[in-house]
Parts: sequence; C-alpha cells; structure tokens
Amino acid sequence: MARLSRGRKKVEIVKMKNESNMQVTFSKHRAGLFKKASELCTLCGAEIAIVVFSPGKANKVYSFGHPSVELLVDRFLGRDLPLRNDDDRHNHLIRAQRNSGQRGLNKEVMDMQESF
Amino acid sequence: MARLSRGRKKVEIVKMKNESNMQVTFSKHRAGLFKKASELCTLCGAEIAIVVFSPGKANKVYSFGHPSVELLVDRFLGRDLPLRNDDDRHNHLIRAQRNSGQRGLNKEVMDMQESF
DNA sequence: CCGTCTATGATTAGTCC
DNA sequence: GGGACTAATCATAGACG
Repeated sequence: MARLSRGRKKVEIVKMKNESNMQVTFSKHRAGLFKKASELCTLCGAEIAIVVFSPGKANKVYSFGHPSVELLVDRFLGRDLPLRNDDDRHNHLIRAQRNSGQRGLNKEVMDMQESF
Repeated sequence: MARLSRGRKKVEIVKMKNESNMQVTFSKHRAGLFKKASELCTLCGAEIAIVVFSPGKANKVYSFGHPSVELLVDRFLGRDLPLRNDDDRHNHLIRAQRNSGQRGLNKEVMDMQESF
C-alpha cells in the first residue's frame, strides 16, 4: 500500500491528551532515553542510574543502571560524596534531611569505577 | 570570520581517548539526557530519577529528578512496588539480594525482563 | 503491544569566540 | 568552563502491518 506518512511532526512539550498515543510515545522516549544513557556511559565512562515510573494506572517501573542502580543510588544517598553538582532543583529540603542522618543505614560503599 | 566547520561527524560509540573532547561530549550529552528526561516527564506524566557520576578524577555527581531523586529512589528500593519491568541487565545478583529481604521490606515483587 | 517505514524535527561534533 | 554556530547525524511522529 502507498505510504501516506508525511514524516515527523513537531510536538509541543505539554502533557498529551490522547492516552494510547501517549503510551506509544512513552515507550519510544523511554527507549531513547536509555539508549542515550548507555551511549554516555560508553563514550565517557560515566556511571548512570535511571529509574522511570510510568504514569497512569499501570504504574510500572523501568530502570537502567551501569554498573547498577542500587550501587549508584547508594553512593548518591551516602555521605562520602566527592562533590554535589546538583541540577535537581526540587529536593533541597529532602536532601538536607537525608544528609543529617535520617537514613542511618549507609555504611561503607565501595567506590569502584574506571572505564568500561 | 569564515566558518570552516564541516558540521557534525559520525562518532562511534566507544570510549573516547581525547580527554578534553570527552569532557565536552560529557557535558553536551548529559544536558541532552536530562532534557529528554524532562520531556518524557511532561509529555507522559512519568516520574523519573537520574543520577550521573562523571568519569575520571573529578568524580562529580549530577542528578535529575521529578518529583525528586530521593522520593523515586526510595520507592524503587522500597516496598510498595507495583511491578518491576527491569531493563537493567547488570545487577541481577544485587536485585536478588534486595528482593530476598535484605532490606527487610520486600514482599512480592514480580520479576520480568528481556529486551533492550 | 511490538516492529517497520520515512520525512522531518531534534541533537550534536567540530569549530570559533 | 560556557555560549553560539552550522552541517551532518540521530531520533521519532504518524501511518501501517
């Protein structure tokens, strides 16, 4: 059959209304995000952890992590951070709480790194 | 002055050797990754947390989180996980540990994976 | 839901400031 | 380090199976 697609259209970055379309977009963008992350890992030897909660009723969880989500997250939440250069503008209060010892579970988190 | 750039060149996804180039690439890709994440949040109402550790000696930490890294990470590590659809292939052992009650809060966590 | 296709929008390597 | 630019590559909206 004749292809009728006129190619990609511009999409405004606002919450989508169409549910089924949104599901497709969510899948595609999630895959793209994880791919970008893995490229950044490979190209620059960075260590990345990503956790994604899908919206709506089917609140599924997807994750990407190199070397592992848990390891990186523990290091993030732990205390021996070499330096915090935080682009996250939303959780200053929570971070302050955490840093003051709220967690009380983190002990020594091995720091292993290098290439990949 | 006359622009001599011949535009973007194809880049193989392997670890970069040039350190200063890598620094630039790291910054650009990190910004792109966070932007993609925020778009996914807005478009689909997803909740995303990202933690990035920069490579090399200056092991800085960058994070993105909506609503917040801590909240999402706690939910990820915590108890009321609705479902785990994990794309992370590297941490089966750690996950198994966690799921077997190391943190003492996990009950039933579905494990399914594959793809990506 | 997943995979494929293609035109086109989005990202970015290389460059200069 | 950051910002701007351009041209090329890359990602993906929408349509279809």
